[in-house]
Amino acid sequence: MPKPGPGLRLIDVAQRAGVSLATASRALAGREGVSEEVANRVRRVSAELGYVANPYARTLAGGSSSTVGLIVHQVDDPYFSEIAGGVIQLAGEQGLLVQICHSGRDPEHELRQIRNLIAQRVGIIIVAGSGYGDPRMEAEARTVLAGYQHAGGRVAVIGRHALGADAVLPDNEAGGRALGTHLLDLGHRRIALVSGTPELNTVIDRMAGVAAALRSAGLSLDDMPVVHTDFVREGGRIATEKILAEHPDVTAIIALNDAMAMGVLAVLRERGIPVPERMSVVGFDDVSVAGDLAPSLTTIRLPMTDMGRMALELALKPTASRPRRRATGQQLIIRDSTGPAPASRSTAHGS
Amino acid sequence: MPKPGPGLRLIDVAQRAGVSLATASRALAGREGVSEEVANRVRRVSAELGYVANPYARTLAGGSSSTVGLIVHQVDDPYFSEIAGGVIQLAGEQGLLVQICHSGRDPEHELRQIRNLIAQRVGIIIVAGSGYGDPRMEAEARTVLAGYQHAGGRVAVIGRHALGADAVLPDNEAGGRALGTHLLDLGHRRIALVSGTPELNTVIDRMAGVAAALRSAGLSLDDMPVVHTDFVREGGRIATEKILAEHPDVTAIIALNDAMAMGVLAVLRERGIPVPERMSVVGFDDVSVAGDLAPSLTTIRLPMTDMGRMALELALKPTASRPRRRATGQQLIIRDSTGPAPASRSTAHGS
DNA sequence: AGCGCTTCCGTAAGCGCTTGCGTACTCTAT
DNA sequence: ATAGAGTACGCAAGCGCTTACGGAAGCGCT
Repeated sequence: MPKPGPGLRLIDVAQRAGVSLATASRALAGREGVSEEVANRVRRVSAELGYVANPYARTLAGGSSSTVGLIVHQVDDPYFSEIAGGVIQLAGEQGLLVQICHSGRDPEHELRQIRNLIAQRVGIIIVAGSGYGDPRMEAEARTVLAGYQHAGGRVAVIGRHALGADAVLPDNEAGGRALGTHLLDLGHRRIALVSGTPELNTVIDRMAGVAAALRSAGLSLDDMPVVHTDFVREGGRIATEKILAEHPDVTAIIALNDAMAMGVLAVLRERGIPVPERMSVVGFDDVSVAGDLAPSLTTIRLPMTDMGRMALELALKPTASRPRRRATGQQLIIRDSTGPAPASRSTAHGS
Repeated sequence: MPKPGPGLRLIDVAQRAGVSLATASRALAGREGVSEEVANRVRRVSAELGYVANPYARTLAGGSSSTVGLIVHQVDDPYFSEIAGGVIQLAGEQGLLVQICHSGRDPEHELRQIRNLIAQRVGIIIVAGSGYGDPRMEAEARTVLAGYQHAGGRVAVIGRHALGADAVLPDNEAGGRALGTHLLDLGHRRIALVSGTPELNTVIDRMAGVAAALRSAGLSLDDMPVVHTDFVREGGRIATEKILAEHPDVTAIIALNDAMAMGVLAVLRERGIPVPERMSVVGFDDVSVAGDLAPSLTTIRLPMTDMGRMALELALKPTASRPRRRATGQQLIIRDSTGPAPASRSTAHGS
């Protein structure tokens, strides 16, 4: 295994500074019991020599590990890559290392990754991505994480509650409501919902927001076509084909994330259905390409990068007596994929 | 710091299997000097107990570290996130952990990250992303990595040569040539190049390909407008505005990566310039959204995910006597952003 | 001067693992 | 049988660090 360039050890620093190993360790760790003078000398020598502690030795000996484990569904999903970007950014500033694992949207695999991270003795675990419906899995994850936290580990989650940890919560419901309201304001009355699997909390929350908006307009989600498929681009495609086939009267489609919206737009384009003239489409997340799609996508902006930073910030603070929650806010970004409902046979007449 | 749930140590496994610590270690490491029978027993017990070695202890004791350090310019750039996805995927299969750092396209910062990774004693370092023009930095990086490899570290790079390590090389030149040829075949003769900073090797190589294509048609890159800006979306915007202002006769734009192409398309859309009727646009990389843009983008497909996997594969093999190189291949993906050159005043008449 | 107290620092015991070396045993060749 | 070689395993020495613990000063107090 690689040794550091000069093979520099703490004891070298100690000797050079004329102190014992223990004193050097204390000085660099900033612990008390060392006079300012000596501490400064050690720090100076350490810096001169370019000493970097061996994290393996340090952690093994009981110092806490300075690496943070980040679990995402999939890094090459823009939603997660932006979150990861935020985490890595802040971690870099703090001199922490980030270990990334995929959960692949599989609760069992996610649990395995969490266990793995714990076994690897990372000091902080950040779990990004929606929770799952399966209560057994969630409970199990909760237990494992509780044990970890009890042993001194810090954890923060993004976009899921009920894990007994500090959480960054995107405002899914408000976003859903904003989306629904926007379409209603444009006169749409037959609105289809392209949804991910109802196993995901995120999906539930966003749907709830949409439902609330419909309710305030005297409508109900129960009367609208709702298609549950995979929470990814391909799911959006499949759902759209189904909607087109079974509900020709629909004038707007709400996709519960941008990835699905991209699938929706793709099918619409292939079929030559003009957006937004014949069909309005909205997404959710505002991934960075949303503005470059064909047509540019009306969606809910979530500050993904900040969410990553916030999560790590939370984890960096000492544990609170009870889990903290941080809402992220959201913002409706209106672009070209939405427009007034086309004049149609039944209810709507435009606003 | 967090202790593992059951605080399970190798010695527990050893006792349970009725062997010594040393034997257990050897059995699990698959080293010889242990009978098949005993080895199997140890492995079985270990699995039953759910034992996971403490990587800190393991590494400290001289076993090589099982974490791989991955340096990318920026994870929330689709090019890199897809590469990272590949690395993480394979790493997961191999039971390795991946640490990601940003270099932020800054050679100095990249060097710092490399040093950091080495100090952290990762066993493998993968550097993704183009090399830089600055020979001093490259030499320095080369030296540092050489020392690391000499000490037993493994390194693989993606998309850069001259770092004295195994390399995965996207076929930038062939891709550039394919792009150029494609546009020439469509009858374009006034072709602008939207390029990243010439500091990046990737930029140089892709340009060389384009130049070669032009040469075979009796043209020269020297006669074409070439704008060097940042190798990102915004750079594409800036370059396009400049080209539009200064070279109104251009009928096609080659952006040297998809991110820039997105910026190009954005400006064209804002100006109401129809693509491909009045202006053809091509990109490079084929990031996953390329097909969903407005219009869908003709580009060169690079197998980013595979490139990530390949890099890790190379690093996993024992060192070769001299650096290996693996070409990735490339493929021209023709979509809607390119079309025949519009009839114009001077040279071209369509094919 | 002698007592306790605090402050500063060194000694040494591990953290959990790998690995060189030595020992006990088995097998083949003489 | 018996040396020699080979195989299977245990012992114990670290890897570089943190952190009890204890000793040696220095302080104010009676």
